[in-house]
Amino acid sequence: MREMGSSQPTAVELEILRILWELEPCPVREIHARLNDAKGTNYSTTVKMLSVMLTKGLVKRDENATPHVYRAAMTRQRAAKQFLSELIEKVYDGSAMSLVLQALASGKASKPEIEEARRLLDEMEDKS
Amino acid sequence: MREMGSSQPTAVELEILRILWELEPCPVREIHARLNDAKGTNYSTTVKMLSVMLTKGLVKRDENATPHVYRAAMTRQRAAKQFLSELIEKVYDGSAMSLVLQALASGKASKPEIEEARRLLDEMEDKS
DNA sequence: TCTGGTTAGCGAAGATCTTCGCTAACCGAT
DNA sequence: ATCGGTTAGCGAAGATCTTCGCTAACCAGA
Repeated sequence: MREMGSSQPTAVELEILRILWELEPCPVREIHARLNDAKGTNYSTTVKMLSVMLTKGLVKRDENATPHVYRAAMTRQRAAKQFLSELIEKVYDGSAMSLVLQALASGKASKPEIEEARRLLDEMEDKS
Repeated sequence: MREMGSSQPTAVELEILRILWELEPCPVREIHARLNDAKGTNYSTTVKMLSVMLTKGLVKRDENATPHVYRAAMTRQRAAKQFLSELIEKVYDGSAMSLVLQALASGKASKPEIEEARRLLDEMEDKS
């Protein structure tokens, strides 16, 4: 059994969400074009996945438009936050910072991004 | 079909890995005690999961010891890095820094951790 | 109106993940 | 040696996820 209203997107679902974050609002045809390019998905499969995701509340659709257009039900930021929380909880036992350190240590970040991070660190230090 | 040697741990598998990261080397009995506390898992299930994970290469075991003892095949850091890479790739389209910023913005980090992060930022800036 | 292409949906099959019943091997104590 | 508890493993059932065949509704152009 599955709890209501809190399902994490599965692999394919996430793939579709990514497409939506880029293209929404977006008809099935375009979503399918992408999926098909990526891995030869049948059109029926795309439609089905969207219907499943609609049931789960992962996407919304406007049925007034023809053809129907879909949108992600949550923003990329929100989804990322959920993933991150899960990652922190599940792997780092709740220590957000050890994750950050690892990400920083992984080494790819541009100068302006580093500046931005530094500014954030300052803010955090003030608050604590 | 599934590729060899690159399988991400599933939910239960991750739960077991976490136990191992804390307790390894560790016999089934202890792993099971934890799982059972957490969600009433049958002993057979624990054994089976370990055997599956052994097949997948997610854990190693020492059969000389009696009872056999298990270890995680990868460190917590390594696993975290994989998850992180996947997260960055799948949700942030490859921008590591936007994830870092979000983690920082989430707000919980101790003073020494912040110092550590600042030092890392300095290093990165030197390199780039 | 008929026809062909597009759009939408159902239900079932195929994968993968998770659980456990049942059996067997093992080992220390009687 | 035998018994009873612990340890190990197989195979199949139950969940969930993913795919697609088939059918129907819709709509624009002949």
